[in-house]
Amino acid sequence: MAYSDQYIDKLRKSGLRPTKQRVKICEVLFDADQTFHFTIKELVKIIENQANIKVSLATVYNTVHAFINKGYLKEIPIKSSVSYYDTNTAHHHHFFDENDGKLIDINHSDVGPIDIQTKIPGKKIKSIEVFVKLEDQK
Amino acid sequence: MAYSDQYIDKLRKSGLRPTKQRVKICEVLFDADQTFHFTIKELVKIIENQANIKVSLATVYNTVHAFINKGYLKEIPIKSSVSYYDTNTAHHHHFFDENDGKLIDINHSDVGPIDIQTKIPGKKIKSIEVFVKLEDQK
DNA sequence: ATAATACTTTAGAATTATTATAAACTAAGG
DNA sequence: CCTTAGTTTATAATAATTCTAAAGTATTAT
Repeated sequence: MAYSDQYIDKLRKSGLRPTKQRVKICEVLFDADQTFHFTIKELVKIIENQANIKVSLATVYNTVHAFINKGYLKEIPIKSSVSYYDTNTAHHHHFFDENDGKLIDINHSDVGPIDIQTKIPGKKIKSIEVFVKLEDQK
Repeated sequence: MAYSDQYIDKLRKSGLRPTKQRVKICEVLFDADQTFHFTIKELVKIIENQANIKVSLATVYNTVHAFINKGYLKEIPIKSSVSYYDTNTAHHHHFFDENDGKLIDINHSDVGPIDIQTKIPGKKIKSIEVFVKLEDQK
């Protein structure tokens, strides 16, 4: 059980009470050896399959939002019908395969410097994200 | 009234019957001297304000989808709660001002070449879009 | 420990954007 | 005109997300 202590710490440090639901969701999201993308629906399914506790839909939404606020998750806007979330919060980019609707990370280091030759008065650039749409090679 | 003939042509050429609703929506979308971004809700409001005809919500949705299929509009995925559409169908990029939720076009020519140093086997790049998030300069 | 407090979870209702339905309408072609 | 196929429309249905308020649980002060 001790390995979940890291999540208890993480939660407590960010002012979130380490409830068993939240710790379980942390395990699902952050134990994976790879970062990944998911929808709420998918997350609920994963939790159902590997948890011995029941987590309500509202809690999953609440927790995902809380984690986004704390910077543990990022929302990825690709579709306008469902929200996609990303456990990779590092600055990075995405391939989007329109054929199967799949997202693939592109490391920040795999994209050359981006040169924006326009400015908006009074505003500065906060971040730059690149979306690369893919199609089948024929 | 003759100026709406261009839209009647446009519609007919793409296999869409030039109904008065569609022609009106064309006027709202394509008469503007600047391309612009909108949500369905906003479009409905514009139509209500400047049209002497009534267009049902369902028709607005249908028409916007038809226009997307024909390449007259593009969907811009920024938010996952509402769909944003763009009358600028040219290859271009966007600033997104998170403070006010406003989108601003960046011409394709104002962005230097983008160098993606990763490949996905069997796939080729269809398009590259850059999203630049802005924040207030202090 | 125990009690009081504040934060969480939860089921279900409410909301919102979008899509489906099927009846009434209308443009196009003979 | 008259028929046909495509459209519009009001309304119902769906789906994702948010809200609500009651019950539960972690934390803090006692």
